[in-house]
Amino acid sequence: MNKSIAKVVFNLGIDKEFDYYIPPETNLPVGSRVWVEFNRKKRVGIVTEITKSTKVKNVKSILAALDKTPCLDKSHIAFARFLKKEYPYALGELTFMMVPQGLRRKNKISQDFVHVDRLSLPRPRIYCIKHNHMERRFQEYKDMVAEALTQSSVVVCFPLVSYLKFAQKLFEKNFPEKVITVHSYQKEKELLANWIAIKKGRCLLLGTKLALFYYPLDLSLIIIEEENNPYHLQPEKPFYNLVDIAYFLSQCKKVNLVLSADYPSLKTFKKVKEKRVELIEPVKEQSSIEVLTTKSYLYKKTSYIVHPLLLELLRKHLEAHRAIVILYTRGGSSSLIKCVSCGHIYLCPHCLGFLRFSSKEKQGVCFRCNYREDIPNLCRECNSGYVKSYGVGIERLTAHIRQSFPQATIRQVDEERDTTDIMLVRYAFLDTSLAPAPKVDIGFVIDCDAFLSRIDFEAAFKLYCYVRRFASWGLSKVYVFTERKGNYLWKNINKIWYNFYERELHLRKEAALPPYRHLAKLTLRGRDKNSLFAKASSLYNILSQDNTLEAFAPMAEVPFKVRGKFYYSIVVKGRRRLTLRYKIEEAIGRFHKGAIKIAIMLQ
DNA sequence: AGCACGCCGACT
DNA sequence: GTCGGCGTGCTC
Repeated sequence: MNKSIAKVVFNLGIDKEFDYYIPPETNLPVGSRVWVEFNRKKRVGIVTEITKSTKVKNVKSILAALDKTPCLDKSHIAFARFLKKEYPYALGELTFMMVPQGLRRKNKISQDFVHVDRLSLPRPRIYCIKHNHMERRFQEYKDMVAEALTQSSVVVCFPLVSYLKFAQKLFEKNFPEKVITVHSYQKEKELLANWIAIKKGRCLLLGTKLALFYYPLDLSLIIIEEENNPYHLQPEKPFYNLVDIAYFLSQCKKVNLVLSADYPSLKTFKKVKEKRVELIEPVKEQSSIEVLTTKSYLYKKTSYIVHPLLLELLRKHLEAHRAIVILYTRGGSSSLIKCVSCGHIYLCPHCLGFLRFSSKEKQGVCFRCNYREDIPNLCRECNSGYVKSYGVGIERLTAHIRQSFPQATIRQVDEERDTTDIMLVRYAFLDTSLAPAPKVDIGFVIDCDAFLSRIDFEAAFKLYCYVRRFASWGLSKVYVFTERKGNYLWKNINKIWYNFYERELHLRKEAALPPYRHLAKLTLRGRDKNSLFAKASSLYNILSQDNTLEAFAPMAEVPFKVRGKFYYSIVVKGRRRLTLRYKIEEAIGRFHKGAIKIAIMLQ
């Protein structure tokens, strides 16, 4: 037997390479797509290795080669193997992430894929560029891009398609004829054509997450715009954070990396302190914006919907014709609907979240899945009490402020963008620094205590970024209503940014939290609520036995129920990423899964 | 992962 | 009898 053997992977969650004979006189280098029979079905596979012998008995032959030249290079496979060490995913899944949808099905490509390599760089350099405005950050890395493009390629990743569209104009003006954009809203054909164009090299590739996986071989610079943006997280399987992938690619291929942000992540800040990342801060941030902490906006205590002090300040600034903006957490109209007598809370039957009362439709609405139902006046559970809606959402707050100032124009920002006397904005509006800054002068942050009391160790850090970003809209004054004036967040809010970062980092170290520890979340899914919880508890017990890790008891996920299945999560904390991963996999291996499914998210 | 096969309890 | 849920084993 002197036939050549190809090891082949599939776009499946089996972490195994399968041996197939290479038909005589066929050239099939590593990275080629092949058409093979697998488990009584024909599928597309990708060659990951060529060997001479195999221990497997019933080796089948490859039915056909699908590429004229291999669609991936051996260095792409090497990167997939690199990622396999870091993530609990199959080599096949990771390999197929580098290939567009159009090449995952049987589709013969007679096109030559040109892979232009580049000279190897010395140790890659990592930069963090900090400035409030994307255009200014662009000025800072423009020359690096220009230099890289003279003989290689650059990839720039954006958190959202809208962000990409905005930035595209800027890049096209400066680098015409080099720009290729890719994002998941593109049609399959268009994406495939772009993917082929990328492989020719010498390009400026702009895109969302997937762009990084489509990198050309001659890549010499990676830029992540808004590296601290939550949209860089892939929230479904395969879970990953794009910034981590960028680090791995930078290491694996020796490519320079730029992390660009208005407020960098703590992880990046820590690396700056350790001198592993070079900080570029073109303009020292002006902290001239006055953030005033004003006592108490606790509606429960005072039973005011709009605090009298807020009303007074609004009146004062309206009289002075200042444009006002109010930052508020809760969306919708109310938080929940409850019976005054029996205490029954009306829940969404699909996801078990609270129903909120919509005053427009006079119905209970689930803000997650949009389920709606009529709410009776008399509670349908006890048939005696009245139902009442509790909590103040932004709609209800807007209505109440309108009542107090009938002559003023008052709008929620997602309605229209016309000039208004008072504007109300949700925190989520500030998730990207690209949010068009409205012309406003005086700002109010009125619900921050509720935000701070979330079960989220990042709440303070997130709130800091929100408030600073809010202030950077050019507000001359920001009033913060809080009961916790002494909180380190408010003590540092007007100081230079790294004072807060240093403090936060110190507290994270004390509390053994990221970025000093790694977290993993195991999500268990099952049909039966009780047996799922029993399984989750038993997995938790296995994990707790290991005293090098710290496991947290199972918690119901939000939403608890999706399409008839329930979800529980266990969080595990460890010092080293790979040890944590290995121990979790070992625990799951020892545990009797039964009918439940487990997803692992490693941070 | 996806699929077949076999076991077992429930219900026309 | 036969339908369907679930546990197990296998894929070159």
